[in-house]
Amino acid sequence: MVTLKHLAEQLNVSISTVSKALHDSNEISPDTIERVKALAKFLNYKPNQLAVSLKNSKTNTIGVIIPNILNHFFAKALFAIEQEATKQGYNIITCVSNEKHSKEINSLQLLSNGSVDGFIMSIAEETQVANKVDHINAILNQNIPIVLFDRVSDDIDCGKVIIDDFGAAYEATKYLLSEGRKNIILLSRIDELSVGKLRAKGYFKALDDDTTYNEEPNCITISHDESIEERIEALLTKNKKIDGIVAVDNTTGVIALHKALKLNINVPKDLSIIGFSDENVLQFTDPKLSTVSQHTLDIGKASVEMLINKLKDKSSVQNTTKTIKAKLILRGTTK
Amino acid sequence: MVTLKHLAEQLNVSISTVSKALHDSNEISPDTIERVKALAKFLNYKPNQLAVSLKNSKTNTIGVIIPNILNHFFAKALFAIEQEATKQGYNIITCVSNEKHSKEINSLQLLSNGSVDGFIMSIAEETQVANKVDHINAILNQNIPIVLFDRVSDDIDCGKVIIDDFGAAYEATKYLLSEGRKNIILLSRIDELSVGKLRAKGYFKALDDDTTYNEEPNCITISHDESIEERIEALLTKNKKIDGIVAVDNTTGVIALHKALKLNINVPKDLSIIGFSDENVLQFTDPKLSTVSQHTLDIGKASVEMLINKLKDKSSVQNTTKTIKAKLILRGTTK
DNA sequence: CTGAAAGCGCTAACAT
DNA sequence: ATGTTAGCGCTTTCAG
Repeated sequence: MVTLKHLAEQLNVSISTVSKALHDSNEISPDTIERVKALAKFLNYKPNQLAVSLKNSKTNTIGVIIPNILNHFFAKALFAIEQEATKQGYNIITCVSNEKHSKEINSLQLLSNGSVDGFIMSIAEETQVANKVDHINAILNQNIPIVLFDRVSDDIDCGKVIIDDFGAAYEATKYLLSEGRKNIILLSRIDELSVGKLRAKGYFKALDDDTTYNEEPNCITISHDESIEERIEALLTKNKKIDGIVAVDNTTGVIALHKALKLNINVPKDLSIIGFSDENVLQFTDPKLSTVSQHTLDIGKASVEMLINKLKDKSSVQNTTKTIKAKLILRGTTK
Repeated sequence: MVTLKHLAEQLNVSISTVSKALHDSNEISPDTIERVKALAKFLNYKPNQLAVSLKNSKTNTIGVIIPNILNHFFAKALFAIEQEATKQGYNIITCVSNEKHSKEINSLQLLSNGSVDGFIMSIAEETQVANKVDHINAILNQNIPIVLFDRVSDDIDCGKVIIDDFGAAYEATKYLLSEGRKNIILLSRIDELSVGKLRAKGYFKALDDDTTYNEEPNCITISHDESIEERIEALLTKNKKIDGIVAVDNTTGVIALHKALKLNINVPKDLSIIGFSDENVLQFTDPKLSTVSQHTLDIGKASVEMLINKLKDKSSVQNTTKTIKAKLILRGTTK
């Protein structure tokens, strides 16, 4: 590895002269600057980032901790985070918590020792269910900024980027009501997550606000050890009155669609479905699933922006919560 | 941030004593070791990784460069890489090339300056199509190890982890032949990638080896600016004789299945489909897609193992190519 | 058993 | 305009 020392020796100048020359310092003569730069280029000199970081107490690296990279939402968020971070001259170190509280603690510990300037994270399911957030607050107390996205907690005082989960589910439900649906169920595999709870609330509120709607709200929650497919197939087989589905997680909407098609239910004539899957590979179905688009790219981008803002001016930047507007995208499974 | 210096001052010993004590050096008295450790724990001391890395010229970090994280195969590989790396005490820094040659060069440059000990990567489409691999060889010449997985190049001399693409496609095609299929087409959106070429070869060879097969091989390649869905729908509509499909990329198999169902083609009675999609969310279809499983987790794991081996003993470890066996998983779209 | 000192590669305040 | 020096936090050799 080529170092400043090498260059200095070759050129018979001091290390600091080389350093200054490479930074275009006006303390150095144009002539020297040129010579230094020429040699640096020739030898393909690149400053050792470790040394720079150590010296400056700044790594230009963001730690990203996501619960599950096989979940398309998080993969997409990571994509956006990586893209925006790169654009702003930051690297990312990625850790996957795998929804485990302990892994989240480890990652946070591991990276908070000078490896990163701050964190962008979405909290693990275990963490959220138990609402054990001491480990996160400990990092904040060390004055390392964190931005939470999507899955957040009221017990953590930091920057947050979320979507309007309540409003999005409210709008989705209202849309089905406006189609004249009389038997709208909610499907959720994320009952225990903050976003799941909020979306359920939106659904309840929408039904509640509609004075002409007579049915009881029907909230189908599916646990992790259940077969989603069997459960949904049974549901649609038994309860023929269902004419609207609001699926508030990643996959149940698509599965419901597949099962409806299999059971020869006419979608969207006799059954409307709205999912939360975002536009992705899942949508090679025919008809295509209508969804609430979560603007995942915007979420990632906004998270990076918020964190970098904080990094640039730690003291004065207030902790804010940014809400990214979700949007109903009507495709083939709604009228 | 708590440093060795802090601990030393508090305890009225030297910095080196503290350092040695924390490493259980037998130069230090048990008593001192205990006192040091107690205080370290109390103050939640964590060694600054940057300083350790700088000192040791070793970062315990692996740079991972993947072409596209929204591709489920790469997301899964990344998952496995992260998991195995963590297990072995390594962090990963992730960059996404987005299939761009220039971005790949940037990432490599950026991280090769002391930030990582080595790389695991799958090369970008642009890089592979043009076979411009100088940037990668430049890194290897700096004595920074690289392990390539899935998409590799003969012009790069380094560790490689691949699947037996030729054999896998050969077996898949042979299976359809054994079902008695008489009109088997190949579907590919990755015609220009090394893996795509090998899989196509396997398909050709299998047909060629079967003396009773009379049709010409029919290799449908779909370019990036085409609508895959329209193309496949048109294909299945026009050519009713097709009774077998080998889809050698991530998505065309699933799309073919959807279109076949839409067109009321009986799968697998009148048409068999084998994809390369790996078991994933795509398979909420009914029937489920039969696929060639690429053992993606094994690929990721093997890549990490190979790289760490090389890191541990740079000089003596030979560059090998490890082939992970692919496996035909028969589900619902084959007889 | 403990400590002083050098050095990883870099930056920057402070000479000259 | 250039050089000297100190120091970021750590490890490690060498002296005591």
